[in-house]
Amino acid sequence: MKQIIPLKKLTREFYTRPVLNVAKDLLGKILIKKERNKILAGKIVEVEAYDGSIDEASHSFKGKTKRNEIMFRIGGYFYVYFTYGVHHCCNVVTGKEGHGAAVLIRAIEPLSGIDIMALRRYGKRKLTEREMLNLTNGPGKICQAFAFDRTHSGLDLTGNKVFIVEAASLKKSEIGVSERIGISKSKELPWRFFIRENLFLSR
DNA sequence: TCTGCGATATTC
DNA sequence: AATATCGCAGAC
Repeated sequence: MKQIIPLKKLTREFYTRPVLNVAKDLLGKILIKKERNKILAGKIVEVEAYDGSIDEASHSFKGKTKRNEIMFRIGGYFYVYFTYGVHHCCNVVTGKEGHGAAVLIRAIEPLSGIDIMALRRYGKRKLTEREMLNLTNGPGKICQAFAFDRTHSGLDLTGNKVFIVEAASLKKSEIGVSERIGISKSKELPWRFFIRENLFLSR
């Protein structure tokens, strides 16, 4: 593929900022996973921030455990957890070392490797329009399509296996804000961010 | 189009 | 006992 703008990987400095800034700035960026001979890529269109220092819904609120230890690392690590006995969810760790915060990636617009994602999600290559829109529009769906599981937890996003690259930045008017989805504690915090009008949002 | 429910690992 | 989810079944 010919590139006009070079793919610029997000740096440690990007990730070590406060979680709310990182969450908003991740919108529009491209998540990439390199596999044996395939590249999976998609535009991040919906995220949620979790900050253990003040946020009861965060895994890190009550301190370090075996599961959430990654969240307390310096920003720029990948945190993947298993939930409901069924699904994986993937997160981007943010902030300084010792601060337990991360951004949950909730929805992605598929760009590359769509045939692989289709196979993993539906067991076939040809999808209906509805299936196409449901390919990666939720945290569990992203992990199924990209085949993320706990073996990917702790990967360094400044490395070469899984990483995020720059893209044209969004206008403020393009970003929507709401309460987070599927939680019961700290519900009132408006920490969900999404690209308005995007077809691949989770709801 | 919507609502309710089951699956079931991990943590507290 | 609760959960940062999803897809299916059944009602309408």
